[in-house]
Formats: sequence, C-alpha cells, structure tokens
Amino acid sequence: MTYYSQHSKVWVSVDCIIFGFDEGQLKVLIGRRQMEPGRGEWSLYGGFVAADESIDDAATRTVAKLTGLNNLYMRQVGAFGSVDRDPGERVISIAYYALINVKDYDESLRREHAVEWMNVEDLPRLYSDHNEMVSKARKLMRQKLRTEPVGFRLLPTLFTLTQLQKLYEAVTGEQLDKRNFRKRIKDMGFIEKTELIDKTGSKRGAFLYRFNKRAYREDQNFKL
Amino acid sequence: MTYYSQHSKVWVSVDCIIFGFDEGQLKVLIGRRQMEPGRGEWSLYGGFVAADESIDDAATRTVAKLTGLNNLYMRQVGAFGSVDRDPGERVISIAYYALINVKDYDESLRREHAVEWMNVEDLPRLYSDHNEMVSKARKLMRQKLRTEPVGFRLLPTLFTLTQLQKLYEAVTGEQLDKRNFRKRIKDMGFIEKTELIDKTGSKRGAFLYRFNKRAYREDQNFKL
DNA sequence: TCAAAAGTGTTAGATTTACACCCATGA
DNA sequence: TCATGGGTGTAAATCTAACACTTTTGA
Repeated sequence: MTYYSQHSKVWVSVDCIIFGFDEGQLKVLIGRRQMEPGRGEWSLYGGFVAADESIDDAATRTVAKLTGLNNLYMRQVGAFGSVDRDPGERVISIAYYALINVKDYDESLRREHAVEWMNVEDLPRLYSDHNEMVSKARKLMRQKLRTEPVGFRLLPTLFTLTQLQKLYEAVTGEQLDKRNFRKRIKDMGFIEKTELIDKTGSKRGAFLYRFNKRAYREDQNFKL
Repeated sequence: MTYYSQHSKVWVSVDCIIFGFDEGQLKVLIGRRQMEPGRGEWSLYGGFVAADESIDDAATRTVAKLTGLNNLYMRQVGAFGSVDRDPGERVISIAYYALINVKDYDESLRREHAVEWMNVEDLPRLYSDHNEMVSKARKLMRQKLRTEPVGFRLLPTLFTLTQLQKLYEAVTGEQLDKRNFRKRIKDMGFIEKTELIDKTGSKRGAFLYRFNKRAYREDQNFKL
C-alpha cells in the first residue's frame, strides 16, 4: 500500500561541511571526488540518505565514516534542490556542518579518505553547489558563535585565551581588541582557568583554560 | 544510465508556513488534512516536489496554488527527515515560510481550500512534525525581522506606525515603547510618510506610511 | 639583553532605556 | 465634554570601543 505512489521519488543525499581550526585559520575538509559524475573535482564529503535512517542520522553516519568521530556538534545548513545541481541525476542534498578539533582527527584516516584541510578563505571551485553550501554554513556558524559558546568544539580541551581569540577572529573575519575580548569572555563565566601553563606559544607561557559546561546555560544571553 | 541506482529514493515534499498579521496577532494558515493518512487532522499546506522542479519552485507553486499569490517573500526553514515523521510512508519534507498581507488573500479562495488563519500563539496540535516546523519558522522570521525590514510584507502598502509597532510586538512577543520605536524606525529611513490619514483606528486619525525600497539597502545595519 | 607573547584598567563616546503630557476628533 | 488613540523630547544608565604599558623568559 502506498499513499503517494502518483508522485515521483528522488535521491536525497547529505553533504558535510567539517570545520576545523588550525594555524590561526578556519579550515574545511575537502577532497577530490572519487566517483562519476565529476570525478576528480574538489568536493565536500557526502553520502546518500538510506530508506531507514533519518537525515540527521545520515549526516552523523557520514561524518563518522570520514573522521571516526562521534558526538560532534552538528547543525543542519539547509536543503539544496535545484533540478540540475548534480550533473548526473536529480539529487536533493541536505547540508550539515560539523565542528571538530583537528587534533582529534587521525592523520592516517584522513589520508586514507584523501581529504585535506583547506583554509575556508581560499577554497577552490567545488563540485556542484558545494561552495554555496560552505558559505551558508559559515554564515550560520558565525551567527551561532555570536550567541552560543560553540567555539570550544574547535579547540582542544585546554586552550589559551589567545588561541580562543584567534579562533573568534578567524570565524568572524575581524580583529578583536585583546583586553575587551578577555574582559567579555571572562565575564561570561563559561570558561574556567586551570593552573596549567602552555609554553608552546610563548616563552613566558600562558594559562590554559577549559570550557565549563555547567557555567553555560542556554538561557543566559551570551553576546560575542 | 543512472549513477546512483544502488541507493534508494524517497518522496520529498514541501510544507508551507504562511504568516499573516491581523487583529494585532501573528497568524498562520492551517487546514484540515484532506487525504490519508491523517485525514481530518490540522495541518500545514504542502505538496510534493516534482521531478522537474527545484524545491524552491515547488514551494512557490504550492503557496500560489493555495493563495493565488506570487512574488511573495519566502525563505526555507529547513529539511525535516525523521524516518517515521509521516505516518504513511517515508517522506522528507522541506519547510518554507511565506509572508503575506491577509487582505491580499481572496476570502472565497481561502474557503475553497478550507484553510483558516489561526493565531500562532494558540495553534492546535498539528499533523506530523508541523508544530516543530512552525516554531522554527517563527524563530527564523523573528530573527530576520530584527535585521531586515521584512515586516512590510505582512502589512498593506500603506500602514500607520501603530500598526507597524503592533506587528513587531506580535512577532517578537514583547511590548515596545512607542517613542523609542518611532524614533528608531524613522531613523532607519526606509519608511516614507505620506499625506494620507487613516481614520479607521482612531478619531483623530494617523498618518499613513509606506515602505521605501530605495531607502533600504542590505548593507546598512538595521537593528530592530 | 632583547624579542615576543601574556597580562591587565580606565575613560570617552555611543546606544539604550525609561518616562508623561498635549492633541485632535467623533460620539 | 470626554474617551480614545496619535504624536512628541530629554535625561540617566548602560554598553562599547579605544587605548599603552609592564611582565616573563628563552634564545
């Protein structure tokens, strides 16, 4: 029994914009497409939605397949559905972005999948409408960062305030005043100073902080 | 020749959250579902995406079919894709919201389609995940209204400042100070005072304003 | 000893909020 | 004449933005 048999079905895929932060830059994982159509073109990593899984599950599964990571921060970017967006067939794709700490991504697994981190500022032309997906993902992520402290997802558990500031600068694309930034971040109260010192970034060393989930509640009004 | 034949296809539909503003309230068009499954349940109006149309076109076509209106302000809300969201079959749906001036909607056409305007604050339980779609649409719309003057889409060409304020209050859900509101709106400069007076709202009468497209540019920072 | 990053407060300016009275009119 | 909604400005409080020097240490 089918209720909707007079209508036509289409393929639905998910495409993932995986953001990472390294060398002071916001980066995205992209690779050369391994299948036709478009083999060899730079592309986001994606997969098809199976009949028995939700679109969120499809996205989670796809990211896990690529990175081996679970429990990532992921959000839907939106559905992309021009008729001819895919050169082969009619495929509607739903884009998701994920935030990961690049250090958590096993290097050999990355090479195995032939993907690489590329600075979001100078991405090449990507397959189909993937550039558009990245722009929109970036815009949404930037907006999210302004209202919720999701930046921690892109950093190691312990980080310095300078690293955090650089992250905010990379995402928003603008320079921030050091004193104002630290004042505001500390006032928020969702980071916690540790007694540990990071000496990789300077001779003097900088205190390491960690995100304090308990101090952060959705209801409080976070503002940059 | 099919590239993706090993993957399964699914039905994709669009569901439309049509917002209107009347009697000082933000309203949504809903109706009793006319087909199985779920016949008789309150529901958004929707339709299937055809093989040869984009998802945006499908949404536009669906809204036009219901209201007879074209060139509406419409935005995608997102894709909804739980496996069992539709009780009949596996259907992935993409929600869109549209803003219309209720006066532009022909009353007989509305009755013909058996839909009605219902206050967004006290919607009944809707079919499938439609309540969730409405909440998300509302959230997005509220956010949009804060940064772009889209409110005019919900009003007649000519409107009073009180009407405009009531609209903002209905959308954001909070009371605004009359003087502060007028000050800010006027400072923005994208409304234009006419010499016309509306006497329907008061004995004294209030000046009618119109939206000035030329004065509004995306680049300027509009803030409530 | 010096280069390089870490750390720290204050002030002026801009923005936001709170607030109250007179006006014009139709009933 | 009075009840109703229309229309207007100012001052206090808050928030934002600009700004410069001292500290520590490894090379």
